[in-house]
Amino acid sequence: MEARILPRNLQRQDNAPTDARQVRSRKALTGAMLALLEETPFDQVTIREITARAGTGYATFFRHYPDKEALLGDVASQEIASLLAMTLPILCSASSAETTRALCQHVAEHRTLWSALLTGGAAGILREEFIRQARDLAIGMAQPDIWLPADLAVVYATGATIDLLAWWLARMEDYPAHQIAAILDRLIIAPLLGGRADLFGKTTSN
Amino acid sequence: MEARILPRNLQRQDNAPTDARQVRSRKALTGAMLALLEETPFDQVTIREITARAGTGYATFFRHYPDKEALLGDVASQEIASLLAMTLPILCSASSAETTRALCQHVAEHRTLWSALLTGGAAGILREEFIRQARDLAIGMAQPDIWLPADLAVVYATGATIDLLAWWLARMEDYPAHQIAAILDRLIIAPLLGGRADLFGKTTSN
Amino acid sequence: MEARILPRNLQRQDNAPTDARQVRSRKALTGAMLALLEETPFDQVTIREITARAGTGYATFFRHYPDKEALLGDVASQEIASLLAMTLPILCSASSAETTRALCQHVAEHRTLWSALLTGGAAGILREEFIRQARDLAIGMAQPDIWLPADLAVVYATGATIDLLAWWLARMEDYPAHQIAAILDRLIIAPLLGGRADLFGKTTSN
Amino acid sequence: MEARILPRNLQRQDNAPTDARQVRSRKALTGAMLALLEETPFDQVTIREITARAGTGYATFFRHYPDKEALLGDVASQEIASLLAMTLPILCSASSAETTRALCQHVAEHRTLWSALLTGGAAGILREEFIRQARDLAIGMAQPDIWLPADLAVVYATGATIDLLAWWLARMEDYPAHQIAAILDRLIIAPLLGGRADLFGKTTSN
DNA sequence: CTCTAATCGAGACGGTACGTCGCGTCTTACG
DNA sequence: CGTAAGACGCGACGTACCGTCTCGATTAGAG
Repeated sequence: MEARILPRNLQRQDNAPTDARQVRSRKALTGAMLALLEETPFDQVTIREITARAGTGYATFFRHYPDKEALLGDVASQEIASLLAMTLPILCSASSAETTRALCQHVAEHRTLWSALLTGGAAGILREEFIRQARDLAIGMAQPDIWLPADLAVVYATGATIDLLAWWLARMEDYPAHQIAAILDRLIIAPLLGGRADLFGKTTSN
Repeated sequence: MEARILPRNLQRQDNAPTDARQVRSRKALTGAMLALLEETPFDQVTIREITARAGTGYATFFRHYPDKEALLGDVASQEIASLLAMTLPILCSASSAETTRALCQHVAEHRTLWSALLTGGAAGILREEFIRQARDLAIGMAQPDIWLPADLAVVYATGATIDLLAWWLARMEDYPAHQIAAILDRLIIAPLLGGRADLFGKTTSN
Repeated sequence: MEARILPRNLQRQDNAPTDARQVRSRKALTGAMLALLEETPFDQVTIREITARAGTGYATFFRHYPDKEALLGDVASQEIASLLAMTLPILCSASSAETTRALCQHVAEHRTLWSALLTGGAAGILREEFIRQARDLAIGMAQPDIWLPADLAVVYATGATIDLLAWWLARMEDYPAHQIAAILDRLIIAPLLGGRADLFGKTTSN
Repeated sequence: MEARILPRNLQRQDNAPTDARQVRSRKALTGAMLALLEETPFDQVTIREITARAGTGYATFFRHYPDKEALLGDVASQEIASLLAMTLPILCSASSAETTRALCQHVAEHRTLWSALLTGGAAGILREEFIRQARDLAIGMAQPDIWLPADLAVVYATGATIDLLAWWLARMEDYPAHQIAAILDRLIIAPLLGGRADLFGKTTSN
C-alpha cells in the first residue's frame, strides 16, 4: 500500500501522529507487550495474546508492525531512549561517576521493567536496539581520542553494561546501586577512556 | 544456588556409551547441527532439516534431545570445552598475552564455526553454556584476590569476550588476531585483575 | 439411552451457513472423502490425503471435523438421507415390493459409491449412521403392531439390508436388481411385518 | 481366486506345537488380548499394551502374528469354534428351537467376553472370521434345498445373528435368553428354511 | 546330561500420521 | 466504508505407534 522508502525505524517514528486511532492502537499494543513481558518470556508471548490484552483486533497488529520483534523493537526504543540520555554522556563527561550512579538508580527504580527486557528472549533484540541508538548518538558526538575502534567501543560498552545490569537485576537485594555504578565505572568506562589510567590507579571515580 | 559441580552435561555424556547406535545417532545429529548452522541462523533451523541432514529418523531426535536448544547446548559444550581450556587460564596466568593470542588464533582458524555459533539465535544459548563451563572451571581454581564478586567476574569476562569475538568475526579482514588479543587483554582482562582489590571493601560478601 | 431426537447432525448443519468459506471448505472435504473412498479403504485414507485432494489446508480439516470418522459420518448422513427416503417406507407401505425394487435400483445406479461406503473400514460407521437415521425416522412414524421390540426391528432391518446389499455389491453381475429386491422383501421385510405370513405363503410380493 | 479350502487358520494351528516356549507365548498373547478387549475398544489396543500385559517382549509379538488383526483373528477362531458348534446345526436340525436356546444361553454365560468381541472395532474382523468358519462348515454339510444362494444364506444368517446378539448384549437385563432365542428362530432361521424353494425359479444358478 | 540352536527380553531405530499451535493473509459481516 | 472477528493456507512441533533390527541371556530338546 504505502510507499515505504525508509527501512522501518523511521516508519515507526514519523507515522504516529497522523491518525488518532493509530496512536491509541499503538499505545495499547506497546502497553500490552510491556505487561506481558513481565509475566512471560518474550518468545512465548503470542501475537494473539498481545492483541487480546491490548483489546484490539488480531489483524490490527499487522497494520502497525510486521513482526512480534518489530513491536518489541518499538517498545525497546522508547524505553532505551530515556535511559540512553544518561548512559551515553558517560563516555564524555568528566565526572562519569555521577552519571553511572544516575543510570543504576533509574534501572533500580524500574526493576521489573528492565528485568523483563534484559532477560528472556527479548535480550537479543534489546541489545541490538541499544547498540543502534548508542551508535547513532556516538556519531553525533565529538569523538575523543580513543585507543580502539570507535564502533567496537560502542558495542563493548553497551554489551558489557547490559550484561552487568542483567547480572545485577537477578541479585539486586545483595548489591546497592552505588556499588554497581562504581563497578561499571571502573570495569567498563575507565578502560575505554583512560589509556593506561587504570594501571596507575587514576581511576575516574572519587 | 546449589553447588552441583558438573551440572548436567556429564549426564548427557555418560549415558551414551551403552549402545553403539546411540553414539552414532548423536554424532550424526551434532554434526548435522554444526553443518546447518553455517548455512542458516539457528532459529530458522528445523528439526526436520537436522534429522534429514543427519540421515536419521525424525522421531530419533527426540529420543536424544528434548529440544533443538538441547542439541545446540550439547554441540556448544563440546566446542566450548576445547576453547575454554585456553581462555580461562587467562585470568590466572602471569603472561596472559600469550594466552589471549592463542585464543584469537584458535577462533580465527575456525572462523566459520565460531561465526555460526556466536551470531544468529544461537548466541544466547552459547553464552549460557559458556558461562556455565567457565563457572565450573572457576570453582575449581584457586580464587585470586579479585576486587569484584567472583560470579560477576566470570559473567563479565565471558560475555565481554564473546561480544568482542563476535564483533571481530564480522570484520576479520580489518584486524589481525594479535591486535584483537591485545584489545582483549587491555580492555577485559586487565581491569579484572589489576587495581586496588579493596577499593570497595570486601565487595564479594553480601 | 437419552432421547435426543436430532442427535448431532443438525448441529453440524445449522452452523455452516454463517460463512461462505466454511460451506466451500466442507463441500471440498466431503467431496474429497467420497472420491478417495472409491480408491482406498477407509482406514487407509489419510487426513493429509483428504486435505490435499480437497485443495484445502491440513489444519482446516480440524476446524470442521474432530476426526476422520466425523467427516465420514457427515458424508454418510448426506448419502443415507437420500437413500433412506426410499427404504424406510418399506416397513409401512402396503406395496413394499415397489419400494424395495426402487431401493435396489438406486444402489445399482450408484454402485461404486455404495461399494465404497459399505465395504472397507467405513462399514461400521456407516452402519451406525444408518441406524441412527432409521431410528429417528421410525420415531416419527406411527408404529404398526410389531411382534418384536421396535428398536430391534430398526437395528435388524437396517443391518440385514446393509449385509444383503454389501453381498450383492460384490457380485452384482450375477444377480439383477429385482431379484435382490425380492430376496430383501421375503427375507427381511416379511418376517418383520407379517406375523406368520411367511409360513403360509402370503408374502408381500407378487 | 484360488480354492484354498481352509484359508489360513490351519496354518496357524499346525506350527504351534513345535516348541514349548512358543505355546506359552501365544497363550499369553491371546489371553492378554482377551483381557484388554474387556477394557478397551479394539482399535485403541496397542501392541505394546498387549505385550506388556502378556509379560512378553515387544518383538515377540511379531514372531507370532504379523498384525494386531491377526491376533484378534486367532482369538476369534478359538472363541467362535466352540460357539459355532451350536449355531450351525440350527439350519439343519429339525428342532432348531433347542439349538438357538443353547446358543443364547452360551452367550449369556460369557457375556463380557462376547460383548467385547461384538462391540468396538473388533466386530468387523469377528464377523469375517465368523462367516469364514460358517462357510467352511456349510460346505461340508449336505445342502438342503434353500431358495436363495447358499453363500448369501451363510452371510445373512451369520450377520443377522451377530447383530441380534450384539443388540441383546447391550440390553441383556431386559430380555431373557429364551425370548431372544425365539426371536432368532422366527426372524432369521425360519425365513431361511421355510417357504417355496422355487419361488424365483432356480435362484442359486447364475 | 550336555551342547547347540532356536526363542526370548529389551529397546533403539526409520518411518509415518496424528492433532496442536502460531503466523501472516484475506475475506466476511457489522456498525 | 472501515474495523473487528476470525477462517484459511502453511508448516513446524512433539507424540504415538508401527514393524524391523540388533543385541545378549536363557532355555528347550536333540544327541
